[in-house]
Amino acid sequence: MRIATWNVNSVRQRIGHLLDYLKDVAPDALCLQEIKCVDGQFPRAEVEALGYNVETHGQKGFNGVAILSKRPFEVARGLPGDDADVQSRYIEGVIPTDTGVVRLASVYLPNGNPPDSEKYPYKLAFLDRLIRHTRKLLAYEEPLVLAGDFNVIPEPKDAAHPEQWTSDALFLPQTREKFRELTALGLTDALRATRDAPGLYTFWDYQAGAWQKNNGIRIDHLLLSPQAADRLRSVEIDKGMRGRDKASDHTPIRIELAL
DNA sequence: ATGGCCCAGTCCCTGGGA
Repeated sequence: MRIATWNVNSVRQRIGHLLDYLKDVAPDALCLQEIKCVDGQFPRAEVEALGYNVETHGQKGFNGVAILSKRPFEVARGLPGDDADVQSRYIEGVIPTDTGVVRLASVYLPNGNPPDSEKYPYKLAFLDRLIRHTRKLLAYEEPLVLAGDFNVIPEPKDAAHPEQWTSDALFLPQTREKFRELTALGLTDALRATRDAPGLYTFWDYQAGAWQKNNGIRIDHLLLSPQAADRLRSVEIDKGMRGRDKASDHTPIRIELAL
């Protein structure tokens, strides 16, 4: 089973790239972040025409997440723990496989900058909620994949120039500590399970020629429960999408699971 | 050339992203 995640930075701007990706890579499931539209504005028909089921958790103008899957699936919208949270950053599906199910979440963690604003505590609180929810999901002891834009640079080798990120919400010690608290529940960072090399990135800023200089960071992750990690076969960063005209600033990353 | 972007929306500026 092939599972991918991609922060598309507006699905309406990126629909051509998205359809090409679905045709070329043919993931069984794709998590999207920053669709930047309400549910009714999602270009559903074009995606369904390629054989995908579409579940969205949209929001006007900002944020918004979705799961596309070849097989129909059950879905839940929103992360438990804060009924007052109006930001659409989490959607979870239970997708049938040949042997059982895989539980798949599309996650868009808050950026959190600037760190001296209310945005940073919101980011940390969101991580706390994700930790609490993940603890419950892990108790099911089933294949679980948390996929998305975590807005966390886990280690210095996950940035081309880590010194430029030391006071940034993506790389502050407290951010990295909470991310480790999440993975320490028993999740495997899929990419780091297969490779320990530096220079593996999923985001390059639009500004200052970051892409041309390969000034990137690794902030899009697939985190696996033990039952999923046992079935991990390979991980690929689909860098080609970032090199296209009118690209998202993120590129997709995907895994193969023997499920 | 030592700086360079892109998105949505009460829309020609602003807020947000990372």
